[in-house]
Amino acid sequence: MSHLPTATAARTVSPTRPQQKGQQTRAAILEAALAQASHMGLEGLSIGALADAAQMSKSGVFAHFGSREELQISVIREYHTRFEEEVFFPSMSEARGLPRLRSLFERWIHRVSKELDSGCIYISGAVEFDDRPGPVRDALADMVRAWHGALRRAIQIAIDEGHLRADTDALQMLFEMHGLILALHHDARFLRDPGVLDRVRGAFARLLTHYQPGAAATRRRASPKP
Amino acid sequence: MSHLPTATAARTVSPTRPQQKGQQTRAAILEAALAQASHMGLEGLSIGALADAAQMSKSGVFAHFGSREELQISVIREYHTRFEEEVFFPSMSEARGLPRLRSLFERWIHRVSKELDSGCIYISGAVEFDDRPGPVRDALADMVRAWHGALRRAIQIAIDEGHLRADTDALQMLFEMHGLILALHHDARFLRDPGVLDRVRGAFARLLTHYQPGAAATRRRASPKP
DNA sequence: CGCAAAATAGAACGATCGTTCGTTTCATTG
DNA sequence: CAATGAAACGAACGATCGTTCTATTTTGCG
Repeated sequence: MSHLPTATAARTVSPTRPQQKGQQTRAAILEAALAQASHMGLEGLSIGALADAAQMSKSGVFAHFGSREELQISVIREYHTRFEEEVFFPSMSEARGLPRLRSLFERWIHRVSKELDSGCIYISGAVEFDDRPGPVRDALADMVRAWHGALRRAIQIAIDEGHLRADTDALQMLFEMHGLILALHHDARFLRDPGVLDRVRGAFARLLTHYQPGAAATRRRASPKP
Repeated sequence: MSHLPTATAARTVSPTRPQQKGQQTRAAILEAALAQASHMGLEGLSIGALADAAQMSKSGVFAHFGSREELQISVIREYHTRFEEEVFFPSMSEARGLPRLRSLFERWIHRVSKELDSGCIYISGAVEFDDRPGPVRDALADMVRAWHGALRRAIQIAIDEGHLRADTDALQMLFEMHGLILALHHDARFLRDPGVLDRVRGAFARLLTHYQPGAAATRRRASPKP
């Protein structure tokens, strides 16, 4: 059972039974598909190219998924699982509140920027499918919303613990954190800017400073007397 | 002559001479191509689909560009021109410093978010070509860098005018502004979040507050005595 | 081992892709 | 009007795409 709401349900195979042959070649294909999708995007996934990478026939690869769309969705789910394992779960063992939030962000940074050779499917997929309705877009949006929901909850906990100002708008803070990650992804992968890691960490520190208790709230013009 | 460094050089046709037939159908094709690229991405540009949209033959369309790559680059240049006209030039008539910077950001917002039906090619292109070397990526990167350069200069002017703190790191501030735009694009176009305009404006206001003169600088731990 | 089921291969399909080529239509100018 | 060059067409190319179908091989189990 996963902690992110939309995480994949338990597989149909019993976990105790030794992995059947089909499942393990499916896993190998998925591994190659993940690499290919990271480089060329989900729309760049090609069954023919996958067959070459896995040293199989096209139809052999195809049979494991039934359609290209299902393959794309499987890749998204696989990415989601790994994202959970690398970013979400490890951070959950950190202390509630700010330590956990810091850990989530730092691991998020690592996921997005280490992938100078792979690329974040959440980000590239969002751009590819932003006006392409269908099951793939839906699956992707579910995963992204689940992740954002988890982040929002972590922020809320930090508020409740008194690590962030009580009047902090969690969705607003999430929006700004997300922006930093997107800018990191852009500058690191597209512009190949080497100084971007310092910049994103500096910006996050600034963000935390602003939302920390005791910091002055953003002044509102013509604020109504409470 | 354009104000953004990498803007297209003067066209080969004399501007006074009435537009030749070829040029004007080329413009019509480019119009359709811009729409198509905004929806499907630069990689989604298809000469066949373009021919249908322009009610021409494939080869007729093709002849105007010589290759698909040249078509993509032409689309990028056209988008750059329009971006200049809608965002950059109008803001240049605003007063130097903060007013101009505010105008740039607000028009940028408008460009990115009004396009609920079109989409920003700078952003989608950056994701599509972030590890696809070649002339298309180079052209795109040039345009993006030119725009970022213009923004950085606008920030620097605001610093020089005393509208922003003297110790403001222009590149850092640019990074954070860019992040806000990317988050706006993501949440508006992919997640279809209706509240995102308020959020991006609020975040920008917070950003300006932080960098305004008189605001406390971000505390540095173990700051060396000056 | 033997048998049934699962897994993979191989060939073929219709469609679409970018591109080439020869021809034809059109616009412009002498 | 006639001639010249540009512009658009239409057919065909080889390649690749996702998909379907039928064999063949491999696996797992009694």
